[in-house]
Amino acid sequence: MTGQVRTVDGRVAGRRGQATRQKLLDCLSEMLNSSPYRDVKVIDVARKAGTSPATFYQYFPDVEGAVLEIAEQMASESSSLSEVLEGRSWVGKAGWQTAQDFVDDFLDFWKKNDAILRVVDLGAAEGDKRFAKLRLKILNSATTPLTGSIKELQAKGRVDKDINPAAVSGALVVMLSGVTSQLKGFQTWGVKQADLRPTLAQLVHLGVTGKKPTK
Amino acid sequence: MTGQVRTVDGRVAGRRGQATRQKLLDCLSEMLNSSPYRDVKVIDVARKAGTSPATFYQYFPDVEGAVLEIAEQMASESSSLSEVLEGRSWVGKAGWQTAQDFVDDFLDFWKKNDAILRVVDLGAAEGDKRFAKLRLKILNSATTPLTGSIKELQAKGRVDKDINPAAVSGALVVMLSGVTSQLKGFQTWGVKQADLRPTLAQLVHLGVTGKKPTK
DNA sequence: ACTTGTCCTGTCATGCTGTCAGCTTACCGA
DNA sequence: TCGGTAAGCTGACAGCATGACAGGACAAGT
Repeated sequence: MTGQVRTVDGRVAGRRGQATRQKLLDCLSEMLNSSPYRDVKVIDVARKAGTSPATFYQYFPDVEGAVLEIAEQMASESSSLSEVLEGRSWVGKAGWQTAQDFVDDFLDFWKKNDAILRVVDLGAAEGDKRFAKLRLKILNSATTPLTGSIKELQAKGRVDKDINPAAVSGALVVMLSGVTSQLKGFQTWGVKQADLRPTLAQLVHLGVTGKKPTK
Repeated sequence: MTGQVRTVDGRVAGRRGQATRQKLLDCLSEMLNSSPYRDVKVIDVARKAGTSPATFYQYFPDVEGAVLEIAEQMASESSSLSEVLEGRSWVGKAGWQTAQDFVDDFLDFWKKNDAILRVVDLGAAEGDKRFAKLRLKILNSATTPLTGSIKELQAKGRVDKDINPAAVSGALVVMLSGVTSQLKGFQTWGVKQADLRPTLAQLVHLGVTGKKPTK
């Protein structure tokens, strides 16, 4: 299904080839964690992987191409985000717990993949469709079930009909992702980590149900 | 106060020098709007400004340094954001209007300075303190008065004591900025621009007051 | 015209990019 | 066991960006 892994010049990658390819991706991943995206050079990645730039170009067209690859691997892991909300209630104390769990899962995922997501965000914001698509895929794992929850509540008459479920859940998810990538900023505002999660859960609950949670 | 504008090698820039310096900044600004940050090269900026790379390096240490300069100019314009909330009410219909105006102003500002803010965000997220400080300065124009509003409401007993005003306003502002830089994503979710603003205003109102607005 | 200090650019050493030809290595069938 | 074939890697190279410097052009005052 996945099609065979191929080199830039069309060869089929074997076991050894896939290993070096993966090593390059891992090294790139590390570099993104430690240095600014703008300063990540092919030659550094290659050196770190104990190989030569020419080898890098055998597997990827450029740095961007390799980043896309990493991001794709990550995107397939993001589906776990959608499971948290399955069959969960948004009413009463259970609702408050749902909001908290959702926020926790999302924040953990985002923090873990911090560096790549930063680059994906940038690419998407700059109008690159491949990055935008990928970003969407990731965010969808969160927004789709959220939107579903809101629609359900609307159907039961618990939420006003005039609100747009997709817009609300999109905004909430963007909020969570934004907060994660700028955690340090919040520290400067004197906001402690411990205060942040409940605050976000509160906002999510408010956004979804339109009501303050019962704690 | 601002100190004289100086070249990298310490000379004082005269009238002509400041003009070319500004021209370089303008051209860089344009380039950021049209091409990915990673691909912006000194040589292109210089060419576009009708000068040579050497001239660029006379005024700025590197591309990043020049971006910081642009961002600083923008940051001083951001103070206008704090004026919208002065003396505004968060109660009843007036409150709904306040939320809408706030969202409108913020979105307009963010959209206007889209490209630079993207880079500032990236720099801050990557841990560069200069960018983080700048970003804070800009966001503070929005969060400070928002936080103030929430504190006032708390003092009047209209908002629960156990919420953290700084955390809430920070999260809301991050939400607004995130939504703006990813507008295209929302279109893909089938959310129209016209739906987005009221949705965001609603969320801001909910976050600040804990109650649904009376429209 | 001369001096002074600002302003700009030609030039150069250095380093990264991206491509190619060609060498080495692993696998497989006879 | 022995080629044959395709995968895998790299040295070499041309092209371009970087960043530093020295020196020439220019404007303004004397």
